[in-house]
Amino acid sequence: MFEVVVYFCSMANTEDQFKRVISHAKEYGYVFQSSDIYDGLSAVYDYAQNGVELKKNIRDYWWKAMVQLNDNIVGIDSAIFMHPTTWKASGHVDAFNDPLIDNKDSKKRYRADVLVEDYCLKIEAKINKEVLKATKRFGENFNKEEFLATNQRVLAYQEKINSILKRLGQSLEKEDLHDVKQLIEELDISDPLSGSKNWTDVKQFNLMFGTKLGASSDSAMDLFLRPETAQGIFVNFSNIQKTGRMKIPFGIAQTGKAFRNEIVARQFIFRMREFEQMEMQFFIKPGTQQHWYQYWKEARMKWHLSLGMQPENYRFHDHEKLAHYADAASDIEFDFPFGFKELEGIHSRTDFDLKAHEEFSGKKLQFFDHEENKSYVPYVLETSIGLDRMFLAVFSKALQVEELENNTTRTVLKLPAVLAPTKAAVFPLIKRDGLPELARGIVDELKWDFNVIYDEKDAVGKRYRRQDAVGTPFCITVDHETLENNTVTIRQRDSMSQKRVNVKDLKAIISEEVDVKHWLKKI
RNA sequence: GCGGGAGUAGCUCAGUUGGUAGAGCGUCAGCCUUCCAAGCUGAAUGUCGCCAGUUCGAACCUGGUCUCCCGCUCCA
Repeated sequence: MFEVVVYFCSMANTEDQFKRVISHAKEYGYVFQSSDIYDGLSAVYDYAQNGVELKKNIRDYWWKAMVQLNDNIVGIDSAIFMHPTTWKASGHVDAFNDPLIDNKDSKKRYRADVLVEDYCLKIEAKINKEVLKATKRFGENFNKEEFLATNQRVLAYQEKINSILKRLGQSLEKEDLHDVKQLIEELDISDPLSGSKNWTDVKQFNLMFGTKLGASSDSAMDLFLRPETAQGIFVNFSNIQKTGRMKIPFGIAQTGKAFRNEIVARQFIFRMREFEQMEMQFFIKPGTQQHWYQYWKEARMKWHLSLGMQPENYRFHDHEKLAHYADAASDIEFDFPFGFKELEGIHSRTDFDLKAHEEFSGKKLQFFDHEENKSYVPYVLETSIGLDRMFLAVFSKALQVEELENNTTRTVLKLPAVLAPTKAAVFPLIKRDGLPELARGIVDELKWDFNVIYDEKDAVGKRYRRQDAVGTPFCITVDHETLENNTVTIRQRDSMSQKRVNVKDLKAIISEEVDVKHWLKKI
């Protein structure tokens, strides 16, 4: 019997670990680069035969936890194409448009509007300095309001800030990028790091993908591919609420593709231009957002922990700077091979989205509360997780190299059994004496309940290792004793331990380890 | 987008001063019949990322281009 003696993640070098993850993902049929035979397409990846199963299992695990187990959460599948006004209402048309400028000397890139705003902050600092000086001078008699309203120097500073921000706002509104550059030059703004004033022109980057609806170009309508799935939920809010007889608080969940034209898409499947989100918008009574914010933070963390990966792999990161719609926001970060990064976001979105859609559509998006006897626009608590990021989190943490007692190593993909693409492999110990037929019979029986495979090539030990590397939690071996008493050995991936069981018990034994029920019950 | 590094078999990589490619692992077939990869025999697999240029001749030199990794930047 072999036992695991030393257990290490081969984290000598995180970059090496990340490379190992990428090549393992390819070698074992999890993730390929898109259009590989044409040299690939930047930051686009395909999920292969095993990857598609893992991804599907993660999606199912989320869906069951969110929709099936919560009687007040329902699912939808909204279209990727949405009415263009959606994106005006959501703020994406404005906020997903960044004017960027590069410094030619330092090679750094900045948001042009942020550079100007930072410049204004510096002027504001001067005002504060004046206030401080005056406070010292006047002592207790100092009236700050009056000082701000009358001091000539302060007024001049404030006037300058106002005129700069006004001009910036107007130029951005008109998309007059030339004037933004002009402004930066006139203000003599230098690169905060290098001090250089050698700037490129300001370029506009739109993070939404544009496309056209309609076959003939003259009648076609400009559309965007959705940059988030959330808006598909908001625009369906009223229909779902009425037809589903939903009462607040209730949630709508959705998984689906979203598209962002990222300036830099990097780090394998962590940041892709086409990616899949799993989102849930929870509609609540205004004023209860703090409660639900805490509730969902905890609920979502428990979901992650239920998969059995170490708690130290996760942490919360509370946002200090909030997006335009939010009054509280936190990320669940995961320890990826390249460090802690956002895996899931929990945002208190207030009534920003529904109000905006009311305004732009002219339709009422409210809920009539019988207890309060009045209608209101619900507040929204959002949980949003990247499916591809979850895939990377699970996959990268599962990939381990173990040193065994006999001085050999084994590469094993310790995926949570509930997520593993293949649940069991069935082997005949040897390729004759009727053992292959028995093994195939077991496969034919188990395949109604699980993804199972058959393998008879090479020594049985080698077949075990092969399954370790793709993450199959169980190996079932048929031997000569099976002929006599219908028992087989079943071997566990992580412990490598075996026990002899009756063939008719296999289904129950595997179910116990792989069924979603047993995992989600741990929450 | 800028800067740095890289691209040779499915994976990891070697390839001498330029003379049209190899290894290990893996895969496949067979032998062996063995419960934890490495026993034997045999086999398949590459436009050396792509396109030009220099040269009698390019995996190697030059230019361009594509892709990947890292840093900067961004991240609803």
